Amino acid sequence: MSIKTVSRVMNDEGNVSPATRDVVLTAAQRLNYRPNMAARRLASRRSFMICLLYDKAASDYMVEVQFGVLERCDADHYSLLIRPCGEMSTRQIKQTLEQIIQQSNADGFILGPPLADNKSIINLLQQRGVPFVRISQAPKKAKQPCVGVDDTQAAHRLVSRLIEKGHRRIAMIRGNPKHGSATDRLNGYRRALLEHDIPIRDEWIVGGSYEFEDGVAGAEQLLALPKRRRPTAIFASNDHMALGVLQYAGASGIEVPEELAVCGFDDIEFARFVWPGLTTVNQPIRGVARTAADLLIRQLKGEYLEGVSIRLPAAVVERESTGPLEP
Amino acid sequence: MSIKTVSRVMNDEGNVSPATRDVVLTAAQRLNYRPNMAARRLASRRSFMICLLYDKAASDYMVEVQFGVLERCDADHYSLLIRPCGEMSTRQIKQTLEQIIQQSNADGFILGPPLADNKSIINLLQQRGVPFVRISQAPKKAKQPCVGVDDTQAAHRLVSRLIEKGHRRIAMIRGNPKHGSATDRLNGYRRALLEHDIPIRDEWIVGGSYEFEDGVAGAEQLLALPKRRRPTAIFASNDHMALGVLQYAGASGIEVPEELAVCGFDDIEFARFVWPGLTTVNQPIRGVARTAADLLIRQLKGEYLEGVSIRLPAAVVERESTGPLEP
DNA sequence: CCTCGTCTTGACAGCGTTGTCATTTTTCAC
DNA sequence: GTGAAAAATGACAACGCTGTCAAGACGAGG
Repeated sequence: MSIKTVSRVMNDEGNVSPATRDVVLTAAQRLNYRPNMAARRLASRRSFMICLLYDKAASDYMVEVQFGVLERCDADHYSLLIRPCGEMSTRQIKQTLEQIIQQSNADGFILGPPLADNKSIINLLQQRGVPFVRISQAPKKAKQPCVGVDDTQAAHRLVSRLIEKGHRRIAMIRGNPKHGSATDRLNGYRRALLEHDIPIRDEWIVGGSYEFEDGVAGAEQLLALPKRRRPTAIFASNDHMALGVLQYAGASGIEVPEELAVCGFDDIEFARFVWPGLTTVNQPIRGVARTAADLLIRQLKGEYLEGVSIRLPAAVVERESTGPLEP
Repeated sequence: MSIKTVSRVMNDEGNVSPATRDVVLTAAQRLNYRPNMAARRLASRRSFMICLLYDKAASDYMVEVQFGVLERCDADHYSLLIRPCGEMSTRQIKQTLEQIIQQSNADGFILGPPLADNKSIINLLQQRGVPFVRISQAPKKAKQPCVGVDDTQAAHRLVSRLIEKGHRRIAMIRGNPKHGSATDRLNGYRRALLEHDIPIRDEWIVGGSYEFEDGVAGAEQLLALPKRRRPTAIFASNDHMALGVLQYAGASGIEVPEELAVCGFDDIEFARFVWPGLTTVNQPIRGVARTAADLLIRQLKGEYLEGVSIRLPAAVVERESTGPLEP
């Protein structure tokens, strides 16, 4: 029994007779043998490591992404390297990337939002010939595989729901323009209003960057409008901002949902922990992440996936912040 | 210039003349040379990887831990492997551990709560001779290095503060008994009451396991007490449960803080996002994690750290849920 | 029974470092 | 200067696997 034959069995390489295969497998079992990763990496010039690169994005979100990616990695015995780049400039990130490619020798990358839309980083990886998959709402920004959620559709549904409930003065707090999702959600809002012949008013669209404080500020600005132009519903581009709106409302004695309906996006854990519970959009984050990992691993196995773009549907979750649950 | 000399320079091994060192360093710079990790791992029989093992603990908490550990890892070019064990039995965890030790060959482990208090896991690592550091409030459970926060002291301060504000009927919702922290926080509560000669009443101590829903249930139970025995303040063992209390209060029209003061523990992100803002205890999680990584890396470098136990202080953060901020 | 093609197995040379130990160079006291 | 100790450098064999290519086994067809 040569070493090479064992190697073939361990790697499912084929061209091994079933009998030999069995012998090797049982022997491996008995001896509790596990191939040494370091040697394997050195010899095969692959690292069996995937690097998850992300910003300082909301922690709940990233934990879910980590879970999803890990699930898929485990199935193929890949290890996961995490690399948050919260406080780095694009320049620094590129440097870090170079290091990871050369040193740790990651076989592939998964880019979380908003890095997934960063041209400069995409180019670097492309030049180096390292496979990667993007988690983003903006598949068009590059021809590499991309996985995301259909934010536009989800926002459209959410706002339509508000309209169904009788709201006509619906305001929106926009997300961080660096994230593709911010634009998508705005588009969904616009489309819903257009479809129902409700004019889109600039004063009902305020800026924000996905932070809690933006929600507070946005609510303050919107609710300061003269009574007849004051919105009866606010759609915040994410839950953090929606919670900001709720806090402002609570602090200024505005009743939610009686005087003001509020909804967010993301369905973070705390959306159901506040009172009133926050109506929002639940994204299948773990599924997105698992899919991203799947695409990457398939690429690493040689599949050709250029231009592949998968979008998973998101679901509106209605809670108390938009009124009684049975309309 | 022999390969070995370069190796010595790259590893700061000493016994290299400053001149040679400079030559090597500049050449490395010019050629953009980076040592190949796989080869290094194979030859040195070390992996330069640290594995962070944790439960499904609150995501904010773990993200902070990850950040802290990574900060320290980066400084010494260690890679971080993450391994959430949320849905695994102890048996499965042990199996996974074996695999990580043998296969990925992690040099050391950091155990997050509550795994850090799991005798069975500790024993396994000890037997295998793998260095590890525990992040836990219960240093006594093993002689391996341990880093944590002084929960008892923090809870004591928090409850004392309630007493100073005039509360006498202070209830507590306990945490998950699997976590050492639950006991510590209870002890802090007890001590504070004892010191102020306030009797400890069993009906004011209700069970819980750190979940939001436990807070809701606990509040319901406590607030159902006859008026004269009903608590005027509730100390929930963590913020999730405290938010549950807030929700129950909100839903049943009980004014916080006027009728009921509420406080939690952990200072999660949303503690300041709810209205009224939640009074709680801020733990230096990132610092704890950094320290844990530091102890581990020092151990890997050969330092002897048996029995070392470090506890960082936590700070009470007062917000609106316990009354006006200026007493 | 031989030949050819296919399937299976094995020999051997890397992969790019580190550890060990031998060798060379430098330092310093006398 | 000289000799001995200390410091600096280098040669070479691992480390445990994979890739390549050659050799052996086996079947089918003539």
